[in-house]
Amino acid sequence: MPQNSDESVINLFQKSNATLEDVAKASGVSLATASRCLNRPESVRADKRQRIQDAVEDLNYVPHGAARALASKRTWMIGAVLPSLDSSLFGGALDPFQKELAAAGYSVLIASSDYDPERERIHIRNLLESGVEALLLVGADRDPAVYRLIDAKQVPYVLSWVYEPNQEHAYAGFDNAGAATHLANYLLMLGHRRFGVMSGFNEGNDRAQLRLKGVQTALAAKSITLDPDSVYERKFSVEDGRDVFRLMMSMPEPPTAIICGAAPFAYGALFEAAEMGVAVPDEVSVAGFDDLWLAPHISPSLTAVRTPRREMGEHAARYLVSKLEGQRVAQLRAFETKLIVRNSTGPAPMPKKIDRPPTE
Amino acid sequence: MPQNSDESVINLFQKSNATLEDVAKASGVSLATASRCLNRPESVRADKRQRIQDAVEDLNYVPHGAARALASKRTWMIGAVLPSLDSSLFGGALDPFQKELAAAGYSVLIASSDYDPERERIHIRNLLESGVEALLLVGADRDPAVYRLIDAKQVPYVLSWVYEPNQEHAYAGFDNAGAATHLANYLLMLGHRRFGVMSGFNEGNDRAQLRLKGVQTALAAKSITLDPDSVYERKFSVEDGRDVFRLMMSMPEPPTAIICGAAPFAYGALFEAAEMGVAVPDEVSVAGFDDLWLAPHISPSLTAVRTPRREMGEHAARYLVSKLEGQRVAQLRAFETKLIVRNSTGPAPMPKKIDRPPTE
DNA sequence: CGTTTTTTTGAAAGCGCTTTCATAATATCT
DNA sequence: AGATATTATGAAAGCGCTTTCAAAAAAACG
Repeated sequence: MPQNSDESVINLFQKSNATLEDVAKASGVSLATASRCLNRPESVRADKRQRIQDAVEDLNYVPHGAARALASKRTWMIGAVLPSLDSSLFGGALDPFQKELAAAGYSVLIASSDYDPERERIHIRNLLESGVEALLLVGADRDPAVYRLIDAKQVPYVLSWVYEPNQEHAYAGFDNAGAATHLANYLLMLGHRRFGVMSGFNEGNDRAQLRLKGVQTALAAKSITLDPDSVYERKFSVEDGRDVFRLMMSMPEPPTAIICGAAPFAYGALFEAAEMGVAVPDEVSVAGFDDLWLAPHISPSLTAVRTPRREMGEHAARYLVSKLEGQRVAQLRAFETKLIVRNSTGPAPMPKKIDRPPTE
Repeated sequence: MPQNSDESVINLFQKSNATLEDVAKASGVSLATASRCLNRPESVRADKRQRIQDAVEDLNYVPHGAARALASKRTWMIGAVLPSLDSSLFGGALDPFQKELAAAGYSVLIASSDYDPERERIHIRNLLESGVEALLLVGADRDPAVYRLIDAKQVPYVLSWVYEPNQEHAYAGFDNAGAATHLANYLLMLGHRRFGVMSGFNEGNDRAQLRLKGVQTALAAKSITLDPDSVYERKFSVEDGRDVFRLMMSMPEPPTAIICGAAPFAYGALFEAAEMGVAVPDEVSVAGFDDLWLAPHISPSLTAVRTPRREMGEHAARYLVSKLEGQRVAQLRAFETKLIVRNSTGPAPMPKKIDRPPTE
């Protein structure tokens, strides 16, 4: 390895491999004092402080994170593993999460699990090895061994996107089932009795499970059972939303209301309806989850449950920070969802008597 | 700190503060051998390897990243600072970037700059302190001091979203100006002569600058100058797209074609057009950048330049990995953009003779 | 079998920083 | 001014790992 030891080389282009020891030497203090100067400047006398800071500048010194972490037992890193990075769905929580943490001096290590529990496990493990001091996860449903691993490392974590009133975990989420029930009740109130549900794949996705369950709860209260044939599990995509909408509408007795467990389904349904010439909401109502930016602009505008992405990200960050700083942490509550009623939902259509014998 | 030193405690709930030395002791080998066993298992004899691996399991051993990094001079971390994490725009590149890197054993530290150069600088510096081995950035236009800092640390980096044929930086991007020129030429070919442009804020955003320049180039070739009044700089949002569309259409001589420097503008324009009853493309054509998922579904479907987000993310990752592994790295080329023509653009409308004296 | 070559191993020296603990310097008080 | 209380400093001991280097063990050889 070629080593340029020409002392007169101009600073600007100097490799900055200076260590704190170099800084100490250059400013004529001990290593300990130099270290102190970086961490608690007020604890070192003004004249030396100046000399040290000058040396830092001169030598282009950049602290060595790993060394610092090893000695201080603080990495100032927090991990987040999300199902996907690609949509604005989780990004909407990640962005404030990161900002809040950055403000407190933490960096965030991310990974996307692609909705795959095994991949998530591996990422969590890697993050733990990297020394993250805390974790943000999505959902609660995972192999107990994963929680054991995290607990063994004594790493605080918060589960987003879900909420359960038990104290086993820290949640920064919302009540998926409740929100779904609320949405279904709204549709029931409009007179709907035949429902279709588009759900995400349930495996390893408790949010999807809970939403489905929430719908069933509401319907059960009216003694309506949800025919398994009218529940479709698909991966989240607009195309799947379109396909399923078409399938549903070609059933002998199509639903009068379609509940979409995620935004892409709802948009897909709306696009397909437009293309098929199905009137929304006159012939069929469509409602969804995740009130993304498009919802108010699309035509008809989409009735949807607003999920508190920003709140989850922010509060998760604050919770973890105060936990790490050893402050008393407020127990996290469920964040509120809100049903935003727009134009894609309306009263159930009158049964078409024309198609069938009037007596029946 | 209460310390449970009961040796008979069940493993499952044991804190895993075991160090490699503990593992070594438990399996009756030296620290060195234990270390080797983790890093190059084949270099240690099978029987000992088994004993060591068992001890790792038993003790719930998790390597200490910082210590490893300090000793080996490898952090296996790569940093990315993006203008925003919240949209699927940068997420669309980040996701494949992260996946590609994870496959090669790297973790990614992210930060969002919020389009603020100063904040970006700070994040870059923090990432460098954290010991990232490489960096992904967006755009090329930044204070030379930032590049000096990165170079001083000898950290390879790649600039995404832009491309310049010079060799000063590594690019994983595309030709913004060229794509804009292409788009403008297409509209010129359709007979358009009066243009409106919606641009992102140019400050610190070379992508926006280049796109604007690209449009101007195309128009200049036809001796059309772009009236400064018909260029609007806004932050990226659907609402701004709506506002600007309204402004443009209320000009005495509204443009017949509107070029949107980013997706939200175009959608905003389309929504507003629908609301105002302005026919697209009959009265005005609208074309945009960033062919996001919505483009084909919206009505009218959006003519847009597809930006190679996935390619950028993937190739940036591959480039950095091979650079770090010391392999010969292929010089990155510009990735292709593609103009996807849909229904939001059409021939320039005939001048309305009715409104004005026919002689003029 | 004794030798030479090859493969495995362990002792020990760091990696670059923080932090304790004792000492030196300075400030505060009779 | 001398005694005492504060504050600023430096020496040195790690933090948990990797990696060299030399020695030990095993394999291959004549």
